[in-house]
Amino acid sequence: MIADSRPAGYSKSTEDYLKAIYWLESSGGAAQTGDIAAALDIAPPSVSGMVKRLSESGLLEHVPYRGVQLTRAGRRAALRMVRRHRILETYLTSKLGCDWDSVHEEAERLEHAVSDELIERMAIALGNPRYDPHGAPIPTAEGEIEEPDLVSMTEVPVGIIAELRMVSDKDSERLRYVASLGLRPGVAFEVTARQPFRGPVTIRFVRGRKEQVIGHELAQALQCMIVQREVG
Amino acid sequence: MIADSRPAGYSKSTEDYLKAIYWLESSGGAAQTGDIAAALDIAPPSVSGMVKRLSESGLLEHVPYRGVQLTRAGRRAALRMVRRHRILETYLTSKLGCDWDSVHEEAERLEHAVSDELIERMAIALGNPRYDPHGAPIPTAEGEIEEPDLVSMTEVPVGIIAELRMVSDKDSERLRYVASLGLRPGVAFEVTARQPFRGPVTIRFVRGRKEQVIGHELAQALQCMIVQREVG
DNA sequence: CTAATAATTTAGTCTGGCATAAATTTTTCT
DNA sequence: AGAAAAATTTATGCCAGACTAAATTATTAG
Repeated sequence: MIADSRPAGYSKSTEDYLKAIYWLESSGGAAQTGDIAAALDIAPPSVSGMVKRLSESGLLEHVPYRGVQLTRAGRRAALRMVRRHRILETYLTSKLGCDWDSVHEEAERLEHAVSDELIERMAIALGNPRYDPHGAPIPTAEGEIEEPDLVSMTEVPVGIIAELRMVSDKDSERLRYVASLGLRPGVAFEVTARQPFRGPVTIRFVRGRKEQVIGHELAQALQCMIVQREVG
Repeated sequence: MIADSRPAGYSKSTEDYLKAIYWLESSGGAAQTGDIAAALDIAPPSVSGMVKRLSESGLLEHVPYRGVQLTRAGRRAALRMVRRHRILETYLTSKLGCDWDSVHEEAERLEHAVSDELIERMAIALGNPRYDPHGAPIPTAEGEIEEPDLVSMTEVPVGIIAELRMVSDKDSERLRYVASLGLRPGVAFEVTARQPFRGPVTIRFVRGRKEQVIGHELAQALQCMIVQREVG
């Protein structure tokens, strides 16, 4: 059986469903069949079938026509996958020199194959990192995850200094562009202008003082922490 | 489709079949259905079906009731898997501190998931090793493999100095025991006695001069290179 | 409040990869 | 050479996980 050849885990499909549902829950609320289908690029009827199996296994609760919610076991399994994914991404970038825009895909495959033991060895080799290369928090082995209180760059007021903290790892072209601007988690900047009507944001780097215009859509994907300090 | 989610490869099953057939060919001659079934712990009829699919994909030639032979493409794919497996084992032991008796299982899963690029990054990080931790030669990325000319410890004449070069990675208990004796690839010893009728072999380590009795079955699994030098 | 639209579920099918049981072919032994 | 034994293949069936088409339920608009 497939599941048996895998380390303390469920099938690849199951793990992908759990991760997607976790993600939908934590950023939207209800995870409906259609949302899951869109997230996994799978036809809705296939999702219905899988949802049935998963709720029979006690990983989620399903209210027909209403949506789905992870049980405690489902949440635990999902967070385990998130940890694996983020530890892998961190390891690949810092120990094997992979670019931050390429590690997502690789981690997406490895997260289903690596043993828990190896993940912990990687974590130790990295010094138990708390964030992955894109700034996303890494759940602990016990399943605790930090929920950082971030705002997107479009919401940072003019004149305020903020720090980039997190960029989604899912669009590697975006990541390449962001890196080319010199923006990475930890980089501080001041918002010097914001155009209305979903217009661009202008920032000035604290180090280097260089100015940069950033389109609204991109700015919205950049999660920042405000450094509570006004600038003259 | 499954294959599409995998890096430049075939399905996990296909890869396992190719590896097993490669192994049978290089150590026995013909690979018959039953041999493959035994090697993979699968029922013979299942092998018949898979062999059919594989020969339709041009990975092997099948003569009914006679056996199977890898085509050029099949051999290339098999050697790619052998390289992946052995690079992984080497990486896990030297960079992540895994024991040599535990890496086989882990590599067995990862070899199906890792991208070619990552394998090459690992190889570079390791300095393009030629042997894995068990002494097995690592094929090059181009598919060349060294065929070392080794004899099992039972065949080393008394009074001759030899060097352990290779131990199969498949039995982890055996590996643990071998390591506990201080035997690893590269360790030199002299055979001081050989009992007839499949009896034990006695060796004396060159470094340390300690003597050790080794049962016939174990000695047969230890592949050695004779160091052409008589000892007084 | 009913009709139209959208979302979801059911029904039925497909594929890969495995299994068992029965039929077939090859080998071996007398 | 002919019969028994061994190996292999064919015939069938199962399961997970995907699909399409059709039926059902919810939601929205007139």
